Amino acid sequence: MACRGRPCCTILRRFRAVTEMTLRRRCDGDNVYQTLKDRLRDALARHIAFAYHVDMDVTLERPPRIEMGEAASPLCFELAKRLKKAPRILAQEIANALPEVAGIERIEVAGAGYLNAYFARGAFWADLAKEEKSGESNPGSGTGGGKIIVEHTSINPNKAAHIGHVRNAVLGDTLVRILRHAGRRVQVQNYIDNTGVQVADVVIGLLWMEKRTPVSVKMMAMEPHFDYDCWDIYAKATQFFAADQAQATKLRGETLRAIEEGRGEEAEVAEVVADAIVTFHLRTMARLGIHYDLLARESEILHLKFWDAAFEMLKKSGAIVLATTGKMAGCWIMPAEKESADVKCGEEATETAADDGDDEDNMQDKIIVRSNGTVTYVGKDIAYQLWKFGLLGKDFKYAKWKGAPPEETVWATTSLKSDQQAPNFGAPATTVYNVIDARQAYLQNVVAQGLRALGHAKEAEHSIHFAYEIVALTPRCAAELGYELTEEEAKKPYVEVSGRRGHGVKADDLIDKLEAATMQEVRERHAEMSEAEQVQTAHIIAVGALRYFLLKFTRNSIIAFDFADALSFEGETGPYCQYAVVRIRGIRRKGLETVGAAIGAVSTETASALLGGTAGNDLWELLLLAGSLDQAAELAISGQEPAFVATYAFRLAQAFNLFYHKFHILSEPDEQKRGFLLGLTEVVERQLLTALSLLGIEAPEKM
RNA sequence: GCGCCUGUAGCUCAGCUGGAUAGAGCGUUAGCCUCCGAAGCUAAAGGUCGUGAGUUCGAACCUCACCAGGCGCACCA
Repeated sequence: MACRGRPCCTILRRFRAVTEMTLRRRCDGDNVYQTLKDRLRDALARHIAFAYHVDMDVTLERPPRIEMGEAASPLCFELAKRLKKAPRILAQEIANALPEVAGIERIEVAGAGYLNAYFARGAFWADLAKEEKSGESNPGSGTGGGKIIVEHTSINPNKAAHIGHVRNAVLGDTLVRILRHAGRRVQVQNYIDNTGVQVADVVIGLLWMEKRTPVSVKMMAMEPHFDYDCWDIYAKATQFFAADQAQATKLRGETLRAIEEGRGEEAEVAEVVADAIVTFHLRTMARLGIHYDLLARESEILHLKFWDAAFEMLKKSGAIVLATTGKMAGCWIMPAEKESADVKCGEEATETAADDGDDEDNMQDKIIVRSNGTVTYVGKDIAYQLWKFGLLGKDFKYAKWKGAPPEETVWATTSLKSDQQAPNFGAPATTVYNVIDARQAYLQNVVAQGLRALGHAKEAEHSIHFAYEIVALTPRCAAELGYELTEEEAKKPYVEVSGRRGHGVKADDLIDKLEAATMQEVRERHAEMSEAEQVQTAHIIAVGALRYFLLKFTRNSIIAFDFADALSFEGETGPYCQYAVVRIRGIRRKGLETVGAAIGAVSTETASALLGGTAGNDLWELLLLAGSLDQAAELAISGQEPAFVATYAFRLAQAFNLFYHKFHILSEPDEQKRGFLLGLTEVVERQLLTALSLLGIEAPEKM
């Protein structure tokens, strides 16, 4: 009896975990494909442990062609190595001896030893169609697992949002939608750096360069293009500073300090600017269907002594030290993490050697508190991260944000008195996603290092830098916008936007342009629509085009933005996916008129017959894909890649279009078959709409 | 100098964490609207997966070296 020792216990424990996971998944939605895969994996693992006493991770994949089944495992190759038997023989043994798995029709051996599983197509149909009738969908506010915080957008409140900010917000918002779909409890936060250098620069631009009074700034802030005005002022201010660095340092220092301490005209103007710009940002993002639960403001981190608390913790633990010599003298710094820290054993051997020669200028150390006593962004972010995980022992006060978009409640932190109705934002999170661009990886590491130094290694691990690459411009696009490029820049595949030079595509300009382009198309195609309908339709298509465009790239791909691409509505685009839905709706409208289109109940037998064999492959592939939505969503979460859902939506739309051209649904003479085709169309519509909703994209009735 | 990322079709990108014949969109070429909407569909052409070694039953994917590009290493964020 080999099955007695410790390994076996491990195996059993693992099964229990796997089974529980499978059960949990089974309850939470329309994941037919996922469920079958889990069952198969479970059955194979059990069988192998039982028959061969081997504990193995069972990998499952999609075979290259549908004739080879719906799920396949190459596990026999691995098993063959361990048992020193031929893989094909093992595969045959397993295929013969594996107990029946619900929903799986048969298992065959293929190639050099693959195990190919064939799903019971009729049953798959019945499962998917049944869910449709019950109308059960995933609850938006799941209870599964602990609280998750997604922080995204977090734009400096000193100028209008640009295309790069939109990528951040769209990625974050999509992540939130996918997590919620999967039943996770998610809170959305938008960090407002209202006491930072960028706001200070605009304040200096207004007060010092333009000689404005606080009253005139207040008037200005009420103008509809204040965010655009600030865009220009910021560009001018940075140019001015570049010309006179000494003055810049002095002015910035003074202004920053005044803002932090909340005194004088500087603080007054900073508040006016930041509050107004945040409201502009909220409005811009609302156009794209992006909303927030909480605006976490940096001013409160200071005023409510969050930083002071964190500062004490950091000092006490020795995570930060006061530099007394070198050019960082007078600063509190976090020393660079020693690489050898993760070498667990035998470290003493290396310890004796003198580190290096140039330790006097502590290059790798990160300044947390400047010599003038002000705190850097990293310091404030450490305090903020500690609060997110409930480790600070303090909480914000909360009030409704006055500048929230219409019919929307947005909460914000405040130093004044707290609104009793405010949700419990201070409840500790178990996982935090910080959607921040890839260039800030170093700073995010320093923040994580701070958490670890305070003994919160687990939280540091669950604080995920959801990094993404920048949105740049193609040289052609930059030229179109009238930017002067150096010869070197013109040769590159893309040109980075620059707030300093005032270069960039403003979010609202882009949305306006997209809406104008879609409006023109809608007018041409649908003269019968009312103006309001046309506007609404154009808006939905424009948002679909933009969000899809930003989501189809994986996170670490640099997007070289070009109006030609973003304004394209053909091929792999949002409108393509929306068009598939519109076609389905067209069929339904027409069907109601002509056939009476009673979808009625399609028996499993009928479905099975239509889906079976080579003749049914086309229909089956569409159905299978429609049933794989949650598989795509789970993959997007585990792989931290919202693009997977975008790809899924496109592939489903594509598969539907193929089906649409092959089968004439309404003119199908066989009533049973017509009912089935209509039913299949309904399933596809539901799944496609859900997939698009995860991307924050709606589908219009007509387009 | 140190650290991170990237190199796949003419262009822009996928490639399910090591599996079966490497995919899509755009562009090009040739077709499809008396037929549920052509923002659509069909077909063709297009690849030494940066280079070289290694790991193994099996590599675009893992390891190492090199080549090319990008980003980061501020008392900015």
